[in-house]
Amino acid sequence: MSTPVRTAAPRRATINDVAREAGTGKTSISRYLNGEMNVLSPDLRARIEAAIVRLHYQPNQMARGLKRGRNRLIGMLVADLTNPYTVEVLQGVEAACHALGYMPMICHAANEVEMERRFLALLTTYRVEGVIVNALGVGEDMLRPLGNGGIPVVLVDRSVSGLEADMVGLDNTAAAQVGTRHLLERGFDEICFVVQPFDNVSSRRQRQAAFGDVMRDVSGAHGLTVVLDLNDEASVGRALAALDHTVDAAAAAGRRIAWFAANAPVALRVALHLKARYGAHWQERVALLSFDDPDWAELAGISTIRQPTCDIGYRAVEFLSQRIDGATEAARDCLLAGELIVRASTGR
Amino acid sequence: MSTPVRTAAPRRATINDVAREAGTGKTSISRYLNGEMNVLSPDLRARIEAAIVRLHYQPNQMARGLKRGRNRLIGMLVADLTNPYTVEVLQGVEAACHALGYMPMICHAANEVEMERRFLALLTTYRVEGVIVNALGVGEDMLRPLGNGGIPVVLVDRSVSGLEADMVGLDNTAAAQVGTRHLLERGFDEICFVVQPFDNVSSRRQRQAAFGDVMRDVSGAHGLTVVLDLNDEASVGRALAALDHTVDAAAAAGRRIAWFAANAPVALRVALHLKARYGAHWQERVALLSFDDPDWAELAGISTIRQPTCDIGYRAVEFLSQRIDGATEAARDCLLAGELIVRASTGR
DNA sequence: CTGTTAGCGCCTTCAC
DNA sequence: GTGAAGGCGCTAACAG
Repeated sequence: MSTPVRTAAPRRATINDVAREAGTGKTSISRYLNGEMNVLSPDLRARIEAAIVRLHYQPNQMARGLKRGRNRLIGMLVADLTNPYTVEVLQGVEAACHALGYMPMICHAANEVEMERRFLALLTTYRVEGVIVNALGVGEDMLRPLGNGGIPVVLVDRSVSGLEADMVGLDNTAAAQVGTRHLLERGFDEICFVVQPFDNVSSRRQRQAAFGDVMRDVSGAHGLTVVLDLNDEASVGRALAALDHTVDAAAAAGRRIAWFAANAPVALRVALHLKARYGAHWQERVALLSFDDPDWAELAGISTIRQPTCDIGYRAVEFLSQRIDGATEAARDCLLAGELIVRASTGR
Repeated sequence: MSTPVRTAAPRRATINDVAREAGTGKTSISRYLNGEMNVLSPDLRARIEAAIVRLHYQPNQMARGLKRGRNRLIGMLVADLTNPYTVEVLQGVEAACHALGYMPMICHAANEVEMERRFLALLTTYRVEGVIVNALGVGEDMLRPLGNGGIPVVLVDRSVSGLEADMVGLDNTAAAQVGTRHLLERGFDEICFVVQPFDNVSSRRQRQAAFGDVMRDVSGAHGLTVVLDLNDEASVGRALAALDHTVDAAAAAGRRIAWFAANAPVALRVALHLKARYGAHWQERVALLSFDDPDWAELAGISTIRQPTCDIGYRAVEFLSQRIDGATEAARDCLLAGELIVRASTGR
């Protein structure tokens, strides 16, 4: 038993239809929709209710938004949905939106700066009430127009130089310290920090800096930072060659080396390389630790630093909501603590 | 050097402002916005251009949509963004939307049927022009209102009984046959098909049926289907116990058994269990093959059946677009071919 | 080529 | 308590 996709009358009922059906004016319908029940006689109220049901009426958010100047839409610009971190943050965002009555418009830029620009313009065009940004290439210049247009911005995971906006993310410095010290305690005095280009991404910068600081403070310890751009195969090749060299050198000295990946995509990339080069037992050559805690980390037995992703998303929406409601205090930074999860790769 | 998030005048320029600034009427502005350049004198056109830049004018999509009855918004309802399959389909959807000038509103129901219902209502409320659905619990009853309201629906990965709508997804039967035969060829005559509850999900049903059919046709082969509900730990426990039993029995007979996971989340769950039970070398006990091809499959060396996810998303939008443009032909099913990727788990 | 006039569906004074 | 009238920002006939 199947029925056609669309039937006769695609025209949806409007507030006028309901008013006529209920034998009243549209004002009362509007009042009903906005919950001003105390200003409606029980009788009228019942008639309206019935009319709405009979006509399958659903108010048009767009028209509503046009009139009152707010449409309950917020934009969520993310650089990479492929990164589990992003999806987890999203869950927090969605939960908070649900709780606060917002609808998130999720924009996935797929690591392309041009896309980010396009989406930001698009969001403005749809008059979202606020925007949460976890992007790659957006700078102060792209975000300022929003601010000037009265659209508040909350940054996730990374700040944007020159822009004073609320930010929520991991306490990168503390987390990188914990991770680095963990490796040192496990007896690794030679550690490679593997990170994507970090000049324009504050979180990567902070992680790298904290790693470097800890290593510098420990005598006999030797820290190396290797930059790897996942969007540039040539760069990846060079970085992996440099990394391979560290493995060989360590092996020659009869030691195992530790690599510290600045996020999950990097960890996956280097792990795949190690597996291709050394086979299934690559972990005997390299001890891998990674920021983020993707689901495959447990399967692969890789130690990680888990971020409070869900909280991050939730807090971002809360901040945004406050700004939308007119909060005018100075920009806030909300840094949440990470959690070191020790597995076989660096464990025992 | 940092500056405050919001400055004085949050009021955005409207078409009227631009008209005044350019010394003309709003009609001309509207024409300019809609690209009717051939109907504008070069002079007027230049003035408008200048005014728009000077005022940082950006047309309001909402108002525009309200007037012309279409807002270029399409809804994308997905059950689980945690599943890499979903994200990949999304990429196709986004690409197609970009190409066709639509903006997808992504709704993530996080495997909760109640959420799916809510989002569907919300999308209607925002008057999206069409909806792409890859959900769990939505049935004909939840989708029909959209159709009646003139909002076309395209299904992804699974059909909905009683609803005649375009559908695009994997050719499950062929893919399951290929996978099953691959295992048989590798010498496994005992295979467990592990799948989430499939009564209400057509794709799972088809995969299971094709598996069963192939196994039945081969004498000496023994196929078992184990149902595992990832949202119900008790169910998972029972399923894993049953699965463990197959491993033990096979081991007692000096054989290795094969498990065939109906999707990536299932594969991950059972792999984690195997690792916990048998240690890092669990693959010596069980040969795992899985639908979907998550990025960790390569790392873990697990054979998979990769779906043409990106195409699926792209086609879904194309179908939807045609319906939005008024196509009225009978509902179409678009079944795309999968690709078997042999790795160590079942390889050589 | 250009401007004037109605609304799209809804909310919001302001009277009754 | 209730309704009529005006307008949010924009488009789409009509006239000129």
